[in-house]
Amino acid sequence: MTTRLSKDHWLDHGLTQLAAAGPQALKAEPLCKALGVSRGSFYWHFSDLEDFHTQICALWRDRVTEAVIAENRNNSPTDAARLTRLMQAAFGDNSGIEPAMRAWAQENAKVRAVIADVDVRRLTYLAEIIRAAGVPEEQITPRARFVYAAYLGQPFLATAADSRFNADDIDALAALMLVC
Amino acid sequence: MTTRLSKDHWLDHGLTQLAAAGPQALKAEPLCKALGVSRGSFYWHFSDLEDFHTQICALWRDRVTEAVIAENRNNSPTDAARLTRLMQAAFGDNSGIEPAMRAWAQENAKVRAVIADVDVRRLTYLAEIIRAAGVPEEQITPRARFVYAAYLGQPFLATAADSRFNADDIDALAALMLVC
DNA sequence: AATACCCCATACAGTTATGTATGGAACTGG
DNA sequence: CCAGTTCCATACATAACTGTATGGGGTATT
Repeated sequence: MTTRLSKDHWLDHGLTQLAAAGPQALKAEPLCKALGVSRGSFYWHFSDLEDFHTQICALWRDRVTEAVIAENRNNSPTDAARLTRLMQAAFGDNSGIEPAMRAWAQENAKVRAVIADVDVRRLTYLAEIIRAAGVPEEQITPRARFVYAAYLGQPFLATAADSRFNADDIDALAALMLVC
Repeated sequence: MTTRLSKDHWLDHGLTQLAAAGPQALKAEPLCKALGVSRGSFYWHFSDLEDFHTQICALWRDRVTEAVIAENRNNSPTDAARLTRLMQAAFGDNSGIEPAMRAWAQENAKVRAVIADVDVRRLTYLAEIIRAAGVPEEQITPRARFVYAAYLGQPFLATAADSRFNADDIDALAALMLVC
């Protein structure tokens, strides 16, 4: 054989396929076919599909929460720059994993629970940096939600070449969201 | 038998199930079970699943584009009020059909095509009313996209009781998006 | 009331998926 | 080199879904 697979290989492949083809792709047989192995490999690494799905969710959560927030907290000097930098990073991602997770959550209650946890962390951090910029208190939560909703919705826009925000757009929108 | 079904019954039921349980629910057997009939009924009204899916998409497109835009165009007096009214209506909808369509598009190219068409119509109208409010030209498109992305993303927020925008939030956000 | 048409049930074949059991190949440490 | 562990192929049983073929019950029309 050419290469033997580890559990991490399987999870990476799962996230990739999820982002590319949606939750429909997270089935044992198609995943095996794409990797050129039989289901014997899959069922050696994972007890069943539910086990695999649980670990995929856990991996996603670990990758997209603390790392991103810590990076932003450490590398952005002023409060005003934090929102811009965070939005530049967030809206620049086009891996497709976010919409795939949201689509998956529609048919899986456990995924909904994981996502709810991630949402709370992200919204809390967003509110924190908007508050630090001096926005009136009653405007903080709705603006944080608005920015986050736009982040979640952007991948669902038609994927035409010019349908994404460029860096200047993000700067202007971030400034707008900090208007006092 | 109690009632006999028409094609419209089937399509209505399809849209309802799609909104409630995601694209996974658009299969013949589960739909039949929910309606208390056998697949003989389904395959009399529709030649196959693809036929059913195509008609579901067409029905959704007809319901969510022209009617909404025409209502807003006719019933909102001033340019500034149009965005507020449109956002109140759009963000107030919680039928779940929008996120379900987006999730469905991830695994179906024809759905993507229908959605792309709807997106163009909606974004064009959004840009029209933002322009009429006097927003600088280079800000019009990104702001229209931002509002529309937020609309698409809102249903994906955790469905906690307080996670939606209330009427005052929408008014403030609409005003913010028209800042010159 | 007889005919035609509309709507649906049942039965069958084919496809695709899951999960298990078993054996074998490949790598590793003594 | 040779046990022991790791990883995978194959074969089998099972389940869920699709699509077709056939016939029958309801309803309307004349």
